[in-house]
Amino acid sequence: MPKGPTKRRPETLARLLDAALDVFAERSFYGASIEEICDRAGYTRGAFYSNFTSKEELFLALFDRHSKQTLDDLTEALVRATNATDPGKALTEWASVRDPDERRWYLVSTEFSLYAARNPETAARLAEHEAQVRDRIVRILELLFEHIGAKPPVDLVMVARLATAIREGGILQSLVEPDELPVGELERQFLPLFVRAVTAGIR
Amino acid sequence: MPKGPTKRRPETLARLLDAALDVFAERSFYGASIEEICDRAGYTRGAFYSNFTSKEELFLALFDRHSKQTLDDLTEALVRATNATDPGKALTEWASVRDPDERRWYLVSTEFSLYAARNPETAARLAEHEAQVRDRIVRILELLFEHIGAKPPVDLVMVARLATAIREGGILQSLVEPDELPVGELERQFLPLFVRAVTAGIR
DNA sequence: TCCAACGAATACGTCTCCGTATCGGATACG
DNA sequence: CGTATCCGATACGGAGACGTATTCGTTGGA
Repeated sequence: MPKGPTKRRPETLARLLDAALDVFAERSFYGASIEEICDRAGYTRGAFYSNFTSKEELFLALFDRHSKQTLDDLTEALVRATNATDPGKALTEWASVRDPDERRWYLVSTEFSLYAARNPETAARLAEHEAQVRDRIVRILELLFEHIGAKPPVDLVMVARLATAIREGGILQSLVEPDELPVGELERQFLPLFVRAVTAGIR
Repeated sequence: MPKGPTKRRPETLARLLDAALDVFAERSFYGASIEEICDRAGYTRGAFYSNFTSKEELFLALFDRHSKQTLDDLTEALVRATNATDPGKALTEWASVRDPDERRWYLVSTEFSLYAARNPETAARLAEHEAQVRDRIVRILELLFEHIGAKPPVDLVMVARLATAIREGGILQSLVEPDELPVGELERQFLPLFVRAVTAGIR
């Protein structure tokens, strides 16, 4: 008695998640209705309730899917950094090079942070993910210092926090002023500069 | 025929705005009901509809009120910086010193950015405010360089953008992990370091 | 003191969305 | 080929929020 999804289920699930990303990006989480998500996916609410129990659950599932993707990307960047002459570059590239239509995701993920800020349980989940992300970044930074043969003058975890703060803050500005500040521009300009700052007075 | 508020109106308005900040922070913009805001303020919806035409308008009014406050704060920081020996300090302090229970506002303002990202009209309004904020910051930075007698090696407007990005990104992290990362901690640690980085190779 | 204008309360109809309970069709399997 | 299970569709009842139309009380001026 295989309890797992048989055939249609995974497809339905994926299409619901895709539609959810769309609608959440357009209308925000609370503004989105389950009905519109189902419509957009080509189903009725029946499909939704046989796959999820609530909008919250769908939201979490969406986060999980994307967070796996992000970690894979970053792990690959780590591998590349290991073999590269300039590990800092791998970090900068990861931060700045992105699919333009990821804008949808930026909207949703920022809102997910707000959602987490109001839900301790979700916050823990998000915090764990971000810790994993930071871990990759820290390892890249370690490679960087190893490469120039010096001891880090500051806590690398905080540096990683700073890197993601710059990234998230930059994204927020990009969302509001897409013309003045393209996504990734801030990182492109300042992450290298910052890496230099952190390594300054060492070499 | 004085059309302006006579007596009760300003009081009512202020209490509605206060309550709105509360409820928006708790339930998010779309999650908040007009009714709950009115209840919390001690009124019925009648009061609301005689002061606003929609929830959106209330949201904008809330933003305007706080944005005046922010600009005043920052202008004062600018004045202090003008007379101080270390202008960078004024900037860092402005960024890090905040009322702890401003957490409510951080939640709402971040959501306001998301709202603006979806509404070009609102985005323009927000962009203008942020431009004014940046203007103050740029002037502080100019003082900084004047003080050490050097020409800025990078575009100061971008540096100001970076400063607010660090601030906003840091706040976002603080909201999710209030224990690991108190509000303002990131700025406290890194803004000085960054100021040093920007001025490095000059003096 | 009276009255006009204003501001908040009340009452009503509507609409959207939600969740459940039930049904029908497809699919996997013997 | 038949059947049991799974999955999505349909149908229903209900709750909550919205916006308006109207009423009531208060305030400030004549």
